[in-house]
Amino acid sequence: MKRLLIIEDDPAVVEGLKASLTQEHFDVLVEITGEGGFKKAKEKNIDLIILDLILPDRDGIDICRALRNDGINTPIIMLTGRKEELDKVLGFEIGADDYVTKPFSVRELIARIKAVLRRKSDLTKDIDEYSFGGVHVDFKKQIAHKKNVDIQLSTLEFKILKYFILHEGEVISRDKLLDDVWGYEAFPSTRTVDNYILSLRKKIEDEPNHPKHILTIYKAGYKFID
Amino acid sequence: MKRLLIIEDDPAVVEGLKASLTQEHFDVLVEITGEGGFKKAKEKNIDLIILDLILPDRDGIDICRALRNDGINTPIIMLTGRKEELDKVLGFEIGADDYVTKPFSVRELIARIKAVLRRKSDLTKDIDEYSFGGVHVDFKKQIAHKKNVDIQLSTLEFKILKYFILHEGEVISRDKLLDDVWGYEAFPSTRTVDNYILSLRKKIEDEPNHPKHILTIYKAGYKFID
DNA sequence: TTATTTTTTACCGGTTCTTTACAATTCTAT
DNA sequence: ATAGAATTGTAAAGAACCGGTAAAAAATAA
Repeated sequence: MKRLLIIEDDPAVVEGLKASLTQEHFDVLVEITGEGGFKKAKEKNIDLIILDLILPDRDGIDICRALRNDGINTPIIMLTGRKEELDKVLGFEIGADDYVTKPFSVRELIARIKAVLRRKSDLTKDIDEYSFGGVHVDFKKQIAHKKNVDIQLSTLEFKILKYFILHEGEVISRDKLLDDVWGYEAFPSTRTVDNYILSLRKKIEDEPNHPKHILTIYKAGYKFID
Repeated sequence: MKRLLIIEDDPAVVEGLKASLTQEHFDVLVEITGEGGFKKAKEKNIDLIILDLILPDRDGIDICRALRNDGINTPIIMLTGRKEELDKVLGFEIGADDYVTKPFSVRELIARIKAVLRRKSDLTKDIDEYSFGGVHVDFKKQIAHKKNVDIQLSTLEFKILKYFILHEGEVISRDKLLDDVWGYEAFPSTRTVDNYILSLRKKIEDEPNHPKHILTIYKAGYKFID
């Protein structure tokens, strides 16, 4: 399910949008201030931002630029008032992915959200299969082999392994892993992570107590190496 | 080899594209007028059309609409000028599969061509009949047999079974199944899916409580195995 | 209406996940 | 180098959650 962040101060607009988008199977977060929205956009794992141009404390152009400056490439759809406003914005080239002029039909907005997500996701790297050190993993089928012998992984283990592979070479802290794999609604302790590492090592490493792929980085987290 | 049709009047763009796409093992046809392109698209066996929005005689929106009207579902990637032009096009909902804004990198265009072709082929591939483990299903006639004995499936059950067969081996989440089989307008609970699985298993499995074909993937969904 | 299909609901059983406690290791400060 | 503190490895037990299932309710078709 895709998670949307709406940054908009008009309660009427927010309520309508939230209802419709939730119905469309989106997970909807709302912020009514620019500053709050900016923070959420940076902290949380958001798939797309719907950003009002005019906000009481900090305007959309500024937020959009600031996010891009901070390396946040989350797709942004900008809500603008009249046509003139839109023109003004376009002149600046601020890095939004699409623009919708108020008043807009929800149907149109949904179509654009889907279009933008599709465009982005095509270009975002994802993997269906991966091989390393005698291990082959098919994430689409949730099947794994080690030296051509089946190995059993739970769904969560597949997710964790995929996360490590997608971030090969990077040090991943336990908290980061909890945020990105478990999600922000779940709060297991960091020790839960250790147990999954233990389990994964047993299944994919030749010598689980001398791991070659899932390394411990003391006081930091873990690192996956091909 | 996939055959592409480029409808574009700018010779510079055409030459660059043709060279690059030919290198990528595409069979490339070119038309420099809208009318000519429209005819070729209808006559010839084309796998994908790259269509410029602005053409001297007849614009891309019109051609795209006309093709869809005539029942031509060949994938179309639309080339547009600046963002404003793209906005205008997106507002219309004309039936193109993707949009690329000039100036574009050839690399990006190739990525999108491949993405669109892949997407289409997923949806296009279809089956009329299928057999597995003593079960024979005729989707066209909506008839099914198990060991030569009639079994009764509802229309929805046929659809679900077909979806599983078309995605053999893949893990299908309940939400994905709801989206793809039920569609985005209906929102039954995910437990509804379980009940259909229950019902299908009773009809097609030898031991419904030890299924060999429709497997449960805990915390993920279901998987069909022949 | 009646019959059929679809969806919801509720309870049970089982698997996975999470915690916990203790052992082993690594780091730091003497 | 060594002791102590902090961090990580590990296995086992309980908790939480998920899926199986049937029956009732709702929607739809005949």
